[in-house]
Amino acid sequence: MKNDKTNIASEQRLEQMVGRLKDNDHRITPQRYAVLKALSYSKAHPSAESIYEGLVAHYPTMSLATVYKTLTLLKQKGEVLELEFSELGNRYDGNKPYPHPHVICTECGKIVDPSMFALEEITEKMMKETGFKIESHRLDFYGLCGSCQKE
Amino acid sequence: MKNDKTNIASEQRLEQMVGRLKDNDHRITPQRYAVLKALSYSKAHPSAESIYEGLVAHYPTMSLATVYKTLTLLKQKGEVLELEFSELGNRYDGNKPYPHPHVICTECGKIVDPSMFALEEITEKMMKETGFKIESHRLDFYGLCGSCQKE
DNA sequence: TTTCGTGCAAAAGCTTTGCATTAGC
DNA sequence: GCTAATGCAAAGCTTTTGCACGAAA
Repeated sequence: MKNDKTNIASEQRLEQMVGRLKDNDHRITPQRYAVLKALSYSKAHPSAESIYEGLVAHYPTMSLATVYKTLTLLKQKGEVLELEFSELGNRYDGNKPYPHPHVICTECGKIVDPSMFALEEITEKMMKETGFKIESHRLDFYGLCGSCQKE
Repeated sequence: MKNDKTNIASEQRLEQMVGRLKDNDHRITPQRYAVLKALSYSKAHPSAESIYEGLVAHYPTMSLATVYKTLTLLKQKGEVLELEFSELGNRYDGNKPYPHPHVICTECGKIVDPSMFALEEITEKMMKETGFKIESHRLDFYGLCGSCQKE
């Protein structure tokens, strides 16, 4: 725990997620609460596996399937952002479950959230801010194409 | 084949890839040539599976493993861009093997290359240009973090 | 002729699913 | 008590790999 500001924000995010699940008549089990807590307190954009690894010591009954099922539920509710990677494995952000830029280390898989926002110039700023040596980027827009909108 | 301009560009891209592989002492087999041709002529950002499906009729000896091995080779040479998706499956762009924005249909998986480039304003332009109803985006920067640069 | 490439089949990861058991509410 | 959630194990997918055979240069 780095400081009070971090804890307060994480705690608030946790309670927000708990409240939203309760409002939708979902049960708050110890396992589910533990996953929510891991997601709201972590800034590392953890994988399902690493969430499981971090919890199984304290919650011996925890299973990887439960982590995945909780993540699926949170995705449906829009309470977690899934970053798809085939090589690195999918990563999850429960703090900011909305699209935002990421800076990703292609060697260790570290994922950092930069604080600002252009593109050619942005890359330069990203490097300064994060200390990364940026070599590539990915900019995707998701939505429905013309024909799919009609269906 | 839509028009001459398209064919000429695709043909040039094909010959470029062939030349670069030859220059690196890689053999041009019928199977490999077929994959290169599929990649250079396709604007659909095909999956490995769809490349295979499109070729197996004409090249009965073609295997999915060969498609994957060719894609791996091209990735190493920087001759194809891999778009990672866990849900949709990975997609490949052999025409523009460098980072560029994509507009992706979350329903049918169609991937389109928009012609221009900002972000809040860009989203609006993307929608007008492509006819997509854009609901989300993804902007990632890839590179080495501080500690990995030192190693 | 000498490697390199192919392709089958098996393996490897990650994620999902079926189902009996457990436990929120 | 009613249902939803858990968790084991099995299945599912995409991608990779081992290895013997075949073919490019």
